Amino acid sequence: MSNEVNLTPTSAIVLGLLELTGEATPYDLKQAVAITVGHFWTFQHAQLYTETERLTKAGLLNERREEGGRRRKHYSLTARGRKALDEWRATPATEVPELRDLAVLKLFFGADPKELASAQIAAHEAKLAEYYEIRKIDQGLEPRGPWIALALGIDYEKQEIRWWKGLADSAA
Amino acid sequence: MSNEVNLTPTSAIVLGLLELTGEATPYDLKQAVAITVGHFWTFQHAQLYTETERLTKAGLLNERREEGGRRRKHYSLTARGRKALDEWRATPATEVPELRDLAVLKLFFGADPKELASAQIAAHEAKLAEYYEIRKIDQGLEPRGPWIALALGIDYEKQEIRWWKGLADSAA
DNA sequence: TTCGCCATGTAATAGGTTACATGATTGC
DNA sequence: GCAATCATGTAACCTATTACATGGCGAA
Repeated sequence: MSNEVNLTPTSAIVLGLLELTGEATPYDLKQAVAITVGHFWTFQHAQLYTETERLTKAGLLNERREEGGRRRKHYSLTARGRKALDEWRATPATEVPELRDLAVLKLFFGADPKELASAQIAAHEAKLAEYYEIRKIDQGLEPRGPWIALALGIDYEKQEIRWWKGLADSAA
Repeated sequence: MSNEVNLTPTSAIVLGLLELTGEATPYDLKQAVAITVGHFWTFQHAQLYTETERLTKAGLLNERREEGGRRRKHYSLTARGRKALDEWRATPATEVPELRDLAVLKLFFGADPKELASAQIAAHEAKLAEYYEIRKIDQGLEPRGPWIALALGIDYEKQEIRWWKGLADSAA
């Protein structure tokens, strides 16, 4: 239970999801990721195994191991884990996210705008449709955070579609 | 000179910049990154040392070592390197970039929208100002790619500012 | 002429990804 | 009751980041 851990975004996701679910195995977390933050922040499921272990060593989670059968590990927040999550949440992000857009990188280095645009438009439209699907669920549900995040995602996708369409037109 | 290399975005950046500069040391590349793609895709300069070495082993770069003094290594594209870059550029990105926005993650997990918004608005405005600064340079310059990428960056920042302002208002 | 900062580079570590492996379950 | 598929987990590898180290140059 060493005192210092580096809280990566992955850590925060694990902590955040455990706060919502109470107790979960890495596999449960994998499923939870898929229907929540996985829509805009993905990683390999293997990482949930190493990350839970890491956070446990750091004293932020506790681990309960099943007796018989698969001897699966169930994780939940410790008091310190809860505190770390609260602190993370209370610290506003002061940086802008980097664009880090492969398509933009290709544009930058001279890829053909029209070809890129048509691929990107299709991809962004698919993503937008995915978000619309989610939005059909009752918006009144608590907590609010996910819905607010969803709204940003939708706006972002719309704007990307507009932009790439404009590019395709201007490069015509 | 093994045949298969994984072309990461970092690789593409190295190849792309070497195409523009002809020959460069990792340190030159670092400087080049800073005034080009570094505006929307950053990484540690140490990576330029390992990446050039890796690409050299893979036969995509050749290495010329200074005789006296610092014995710095100068890199340039081989024919195969040029080909790899062309192929990379000709393959459109079919995925949408992930949002991967820390601020959105915090929103998702319940951070206070108003606090986040004010930090984000400030950060995005600073970024936008940075882009405007660049845009003062003669837009007519070739190649065009960077200018197109810049246009996207500007639109993106504007939209983020709009969105976060809207959020701050609605949460008022 | 020395002090301090920028230039330049390397080594160690951590974090993330890919690949693989085994137990469970379900349709045929 | 067997094959295919999904659930669940581990191990190996690779990339990226952090930390450190040395050389050179300009300003006091």
